[in-house]
Amino acid sequence: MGDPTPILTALENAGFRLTEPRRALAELIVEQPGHFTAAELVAATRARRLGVGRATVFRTLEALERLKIVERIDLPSGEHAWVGCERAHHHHVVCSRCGRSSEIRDAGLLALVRDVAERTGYRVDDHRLELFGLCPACLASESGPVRATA
Amino acid sequence: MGDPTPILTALENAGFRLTEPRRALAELIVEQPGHFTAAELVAATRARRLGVGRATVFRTLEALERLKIVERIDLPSGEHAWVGCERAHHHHVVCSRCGRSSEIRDAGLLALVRDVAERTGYRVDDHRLELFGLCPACLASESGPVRATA
DNA sequence: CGGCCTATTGAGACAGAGTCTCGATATGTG
DNA sequence: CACATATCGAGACTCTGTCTCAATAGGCCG
Repeated sequence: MGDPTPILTALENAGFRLTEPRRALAELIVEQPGHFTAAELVAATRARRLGVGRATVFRTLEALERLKIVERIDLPSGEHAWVGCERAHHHHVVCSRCGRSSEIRDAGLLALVRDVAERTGYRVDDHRLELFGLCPACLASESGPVRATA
Repeated sequence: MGDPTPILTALENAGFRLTEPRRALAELIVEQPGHFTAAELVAATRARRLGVGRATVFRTLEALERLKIVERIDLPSGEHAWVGCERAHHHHVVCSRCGRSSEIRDAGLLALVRDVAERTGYRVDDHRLELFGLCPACLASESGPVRATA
């Protein structure tokens, strides 16, 4: 489905060693269609009998987050999840049903941030924007039975 | 500093009983200058020797969230925190230093959401926006020693 | 005012996330 | 090939949040 090579290259360039557990995790991550939790990754390594410890999964995710290969998002449920992503600053729309996510560019958000800064007097250093809803596919398969989510 | 009465009234109107623990928590909450974590609330009840159990704190926060008296936000650190808020839909700018927060109205966010929906084909049902930075006060007290945060 | 029904409580067990330590091991370099 | 060390796995540990259950207190009704 995906190619783990870019992840491994990025790790190597950043001075990390290319170890067996990291290769395994890179492959699992590119296979994820949407967002995934740390627990899911751990379960995946167990299912394939790769001997990857829980701590290693967390450590690797942390490294990948620092390299901006993966981004942590907060689901409405309160869970923490991760999505693979490109290296630019951006945000995600996450499908509440299938978990798939799409990146979105800063469509006007920058202006909004500036506006808020002006009106409140805050110096805004960081922001977090996440959108939730239904992706086109899930939307289509739902066409008949309409169900309001928000 | 704040008046807990509106909270209590809202609880009562929603059919909740006005119990001693709830009164105590309402007071503590209106005293919070900015966001606060569940753990901090628990610590506060202990500090004042109010006999409020941990479970009760969580249960009360949950009830208040449903009544939109309080809103849960996700700090960049990954912690969950809460802020008291008015009843309209809105977002917050949170000061990374003192924790104070200001509400912001949906300045252009709605348009942004619509734009994203159009471009990605998603039906966007829910969103979450949080801004982090320094409030005017902390900004002023920092004027000398400049420190980049992001 | 007193009693009753039941929502609510506190204590503590429990489940899960994430961190940390430590001795063992694998990696890339020289 | 050998070495210095980054990384590993196991498991202890901490912290958050949930749940159960017997005890209690709130508020309504007579």
